[in-house]
Amino acid sequence: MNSNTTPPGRIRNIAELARLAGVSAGTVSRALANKALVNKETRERIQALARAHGFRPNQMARRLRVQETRVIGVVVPLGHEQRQHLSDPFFMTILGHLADALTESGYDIMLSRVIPHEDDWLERIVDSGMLDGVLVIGQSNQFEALERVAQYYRPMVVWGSHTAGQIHCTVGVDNRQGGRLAGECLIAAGRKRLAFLGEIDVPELHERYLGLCDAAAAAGLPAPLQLDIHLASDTMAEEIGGHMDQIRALDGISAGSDLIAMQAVRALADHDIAVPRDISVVGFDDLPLAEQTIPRLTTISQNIARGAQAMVTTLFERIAGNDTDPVEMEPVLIKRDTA
Amino acid sequence: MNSNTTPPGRIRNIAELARLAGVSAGTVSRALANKALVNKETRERIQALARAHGFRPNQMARRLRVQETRVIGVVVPLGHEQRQHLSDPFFMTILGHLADALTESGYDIMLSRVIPHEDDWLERIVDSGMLDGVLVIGQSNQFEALERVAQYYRPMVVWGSHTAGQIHCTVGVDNRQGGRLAGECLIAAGRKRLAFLGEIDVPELHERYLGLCDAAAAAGLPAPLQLDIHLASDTMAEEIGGHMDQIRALDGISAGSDLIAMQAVRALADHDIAVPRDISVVGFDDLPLAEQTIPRLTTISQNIARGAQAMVTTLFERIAGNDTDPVEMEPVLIKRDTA
DNA sequence: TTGTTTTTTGCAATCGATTGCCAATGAATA
DNA sequence: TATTCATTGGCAATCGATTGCAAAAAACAA
Repeated sequence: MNSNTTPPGRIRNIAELARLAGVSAGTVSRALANKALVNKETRERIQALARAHGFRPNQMARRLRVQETRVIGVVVPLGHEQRQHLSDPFFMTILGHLADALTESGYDIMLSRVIPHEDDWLERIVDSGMLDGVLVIGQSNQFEALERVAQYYRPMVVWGSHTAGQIHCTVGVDNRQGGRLAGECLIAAGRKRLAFLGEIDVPELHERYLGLCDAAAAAGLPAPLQLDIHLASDTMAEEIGGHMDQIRALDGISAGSDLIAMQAVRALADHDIAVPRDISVVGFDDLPLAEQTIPRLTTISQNIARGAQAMVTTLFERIAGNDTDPVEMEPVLIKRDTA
Repeated sequence: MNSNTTPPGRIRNIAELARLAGVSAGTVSRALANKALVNKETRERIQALARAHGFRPNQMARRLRVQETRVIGVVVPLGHEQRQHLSDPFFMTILGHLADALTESGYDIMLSRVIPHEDDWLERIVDSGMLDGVLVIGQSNQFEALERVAQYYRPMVVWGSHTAGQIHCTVGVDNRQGGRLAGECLIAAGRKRLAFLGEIDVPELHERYLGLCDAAAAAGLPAPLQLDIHLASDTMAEEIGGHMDQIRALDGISAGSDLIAMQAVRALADHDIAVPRDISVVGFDDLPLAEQTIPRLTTISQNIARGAQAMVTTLFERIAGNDTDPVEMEPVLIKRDTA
């Protein structure tokens, strides 16, 4: 009959529930938060009523009020390679570990895959007011943006490499050292005609290439060849095929990533070049799938699980207002069957 | 001198910017939204001011007000297998495609990996007021919860199978038909001693096993063996090793997933059993990595990319208030090298 | 100059929950 | 009976942006 008594449908907010319970909204709020400030009986009565009506307070309103969201942004900037999708195994692997770690700490995850058209893409994310902190997976070619934002926004941790004087806090692996390990492994296997597969305008890959050069130089070998292979997995196979003439002349390949290495091994197999008999191949990343290939991939381990854990721990430190040092993990050679 | 003129730091909200611009908050809001209602000059002046101070309106407040979040929840329920982490390749692959599709439509993604301790876990998510819609990846053993919520919450789409009379809307593949295809492929290769690798208390896998049985029966073969292999990837290898005696007696394996198939091929290789010479293996899922293994995996394609696209399209329909039919895609045999 | 129309802006309510502060209630003590 | 103190719960401000409505300002016509 009259408009607002015992509404037929669901309870929409705390005020309606308050009316139903015959108390004020404030009391309901405190009751649902289980505060001792409200009488035990009233409290339980209100909680039962909420349960009965399937009422759950609106998180958006709560978060606006308490200025804490319990949401961490996980951002994948795809500046260098617009065709590289989120389905890329490396992103997915690290994201999986981040998700596990954050969920266990009671945080939700807001996932953004960003192609930086506007140069304030990162400001937009950190200033959205929706996030307690931000994890960036990979520096891409967005070093500038990261530095700019890091000057005023503290709760941010980036997967990538650290250079002297850099403001934004990173967790990552010593890529140059990793490249060196890969080179040394190939050289120890008696390989002399080396090449690096991967585009070197991505900072991480560039470092890996330089490490390979270090190893070659130390062994008195000429500078290794470098062949551009883009990280977009759908075209990778063709690109490798296109380089096959040059690849035939090699006996050792250091790949920019496990994915490139796997594709290379496949392409070589298609051309009846056996790995590691004719050519040795070393990957990079040590994705879970690296040990499931046949032959199993020799690779440089980034220890992604530990890296993800370190990112989360570091981020929480920064959210708490503490300063943190960048984390640089030592890469490890995982010797399997391809080199 | 006086408290609030030209604050030294950043602009925190629309009111401060309004004071700075000498207009009211409402005008600033309209100006930033580029509404024609406010004079072009004032509008541009305010926009410039906002840019200069790096001001961006708080999304939490905006979303609370307009009652639209532009966030879709992607939920992974792990009821049947608590050890199965998000880093599982199947989840990651479908998540990647969902992320691509949703991002392109301007939606953010809230990722939740849920171990359903409380039985109102799904209500908590959909009633949080933070989401415009929810995508659930896999029914796990949570059929009840999905049905219960689907009765009142419409913008939800689930990856999984549809049975008659079911309320919640699903997108998925005909798992039984897929199992049948796998069986027929093995039988066509002359295999007669078949087995299914995977635990059959997960509904999807159970269907696949039944399909395999269908194929065996149709060919006059005895019912295939079924061996439990859990989906947690870290123990999978051992489990397969433990079954090795039984596996030796086989000549055809239908695996519950590509991951199981890959591990099986690896384990067989370690025991000098060649695939497909001695045993044929068929996977399920057609993950991207299935074609990168050596030998490349013969498998049943779920066409995850198309499935993800269908989930998103269906969800948008439901958000718009329209009714939708469940989508059941035909599985396709992808014949590669292992069978 | 006055009246009418159009443009531009401000005011204040709203979204939904939280919380500091105060008032009412009742019990205990003097 | 008067006073003190502890409980308990309500009031209203707050978080920050949006938007309907009305008022002010400007433009135009008579």
